[in-house]
Amino acid sequence: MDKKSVIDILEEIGVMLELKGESESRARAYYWAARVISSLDVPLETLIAENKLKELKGIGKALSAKITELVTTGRLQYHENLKSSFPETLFELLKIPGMGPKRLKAVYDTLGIKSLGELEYACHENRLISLKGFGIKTQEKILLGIQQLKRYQGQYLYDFAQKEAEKILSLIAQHSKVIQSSVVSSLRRKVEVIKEIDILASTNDKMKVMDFFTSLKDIESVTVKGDAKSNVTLPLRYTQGQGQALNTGINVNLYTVSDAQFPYVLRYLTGSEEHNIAIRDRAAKMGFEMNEDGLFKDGKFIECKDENQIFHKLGLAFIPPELRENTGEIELAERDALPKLIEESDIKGTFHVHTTYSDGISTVAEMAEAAMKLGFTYLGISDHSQYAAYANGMKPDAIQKQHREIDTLNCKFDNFKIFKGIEADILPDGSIDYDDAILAAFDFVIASVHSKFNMTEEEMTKRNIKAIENEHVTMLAHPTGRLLLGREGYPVNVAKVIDAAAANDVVIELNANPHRFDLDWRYCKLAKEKGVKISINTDAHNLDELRYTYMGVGIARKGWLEAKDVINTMNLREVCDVYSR
DNA sequence: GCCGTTTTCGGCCCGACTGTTTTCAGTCG
Repeated sequence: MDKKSVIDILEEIGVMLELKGESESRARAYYWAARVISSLDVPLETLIAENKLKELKGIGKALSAKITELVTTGRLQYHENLKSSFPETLFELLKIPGMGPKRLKAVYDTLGIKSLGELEYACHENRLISLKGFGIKTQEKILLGIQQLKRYQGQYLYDFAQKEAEKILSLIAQHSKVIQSSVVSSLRRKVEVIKEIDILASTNDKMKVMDFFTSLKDIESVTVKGDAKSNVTLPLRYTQGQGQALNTGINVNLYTVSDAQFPYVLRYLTGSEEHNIAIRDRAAKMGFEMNEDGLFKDGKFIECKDENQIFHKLGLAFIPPELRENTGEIELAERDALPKLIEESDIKGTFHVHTTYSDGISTVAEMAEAAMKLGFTYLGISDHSQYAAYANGMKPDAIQKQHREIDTLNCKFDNFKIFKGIEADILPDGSIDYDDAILAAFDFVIASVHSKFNMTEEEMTKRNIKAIENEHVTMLAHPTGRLLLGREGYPVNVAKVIDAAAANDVVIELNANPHRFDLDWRYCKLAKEKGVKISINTDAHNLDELRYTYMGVGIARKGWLEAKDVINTMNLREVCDVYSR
């Protein structure tokens, strides 16, 4: 059993113990154990094999036995027994912001509420306010939270959808009857939130391919099976965003066409709808007829062997899928003036990485090694600052220790450098955590908001601008604080923030964590026009998350960014010139 | 359930914010 599932189960046991009215400390022991495990960087299997689980602080005899049972057998009898005494739907209520174990117990025990639907109804009937500790505002907040969850229903984070799609596409592509295949629609356009996975394949034997697709091992159910289109649902997996309480597994559509049709349908299914309408209008004005089956003039089929030729026939340069949103790409393609979008191979390094000095689970050295493996020539470490106590923010002595460690490591490297950075909190009044002397010791300073999200747009904009105007600040991180499918961003005037960044020569981060993708791609073009540089930052808290850099490149492309707009494309010497102190 | 002793039982937990209270409970990052 994987680590994430172990963590989920331990936390669920904690909640169930609280619901049962067991001692809070006992429940807390399970929460704590979950935290300890989440911060491990050795596999649980190793610890178990070496009988070292009990050495972890907070894991004693009982928890050690339970975790061992979980990891080795994939289940835990104690957990299953507990779980069978509660309605299955009860736990989805915990996904509501502001709803924790205590309030869950109150609505379950007193009102007998066991699902989101029942809770929503009870809110409408004003039944929550009768509960001790509940009032009008809490009830309103819960109702709002339920509505938000419903809005997020049926949506999936890009990272998750992309991984699922890749697995299926690789199987389809290997099938002997498949000639060409591709992911299409929003996933191909690299939209940040995905509703369905659509895959297109060309073949001379549609039914054979559909038989194969609908009988794949890892699918939950088959909804539709035809020779041109089939739809299956994948099993629900537990690796998704926090706002997905109501979700089932994601749907996958497979479309099959003849090989001659492939480029036309590839273009058509890639969309977007707005882009397709504009393209079709253009085709019509040029005397073409354009539909899913192909491109026609006077009823005659115009042969194109790929998408490039289709665009060419319409007097356009090839438009990369990411740009097909009808936001000016067609006009520029007509003048062959589309931007030369940034490529994954342009990336030389990344910034905004956490380590064990704050809330990361890997050491500075491990992170650097992982970055080198990706071919990076530099890495900007930026742990949390002291104000972020929840994230173990660094006190001044920790900073000194980290800097000494980085200096020692840097001496050992040839063509690689670790830059000393900090993710410093922007305090509610817009000032930056730490005094000037401490801030001056870093190569770069990332400023970000992690507290007091409930300001007005005007206050929050002012707060961010004041931070940008601080002479020590190099870049602004996750400008809206949004968590996709989890939390709306705080209100802030992004255009004004971009103006301030331009005026103060401050870089804006494109946070490449798929939960964030913040700066939103819709603002990247504006930042570029204003001359603001973008940094693709992973916000990695472990080794694996460094790969988010490449997802960030996808979003940067969607935001029209070129290599010269992104500071991660600078080589080591250039970064040294700009940032090293 | 874990830990650590003044060693077999009592305390355990960071701090801000919100909403409910009228001094604090619950949630969250």
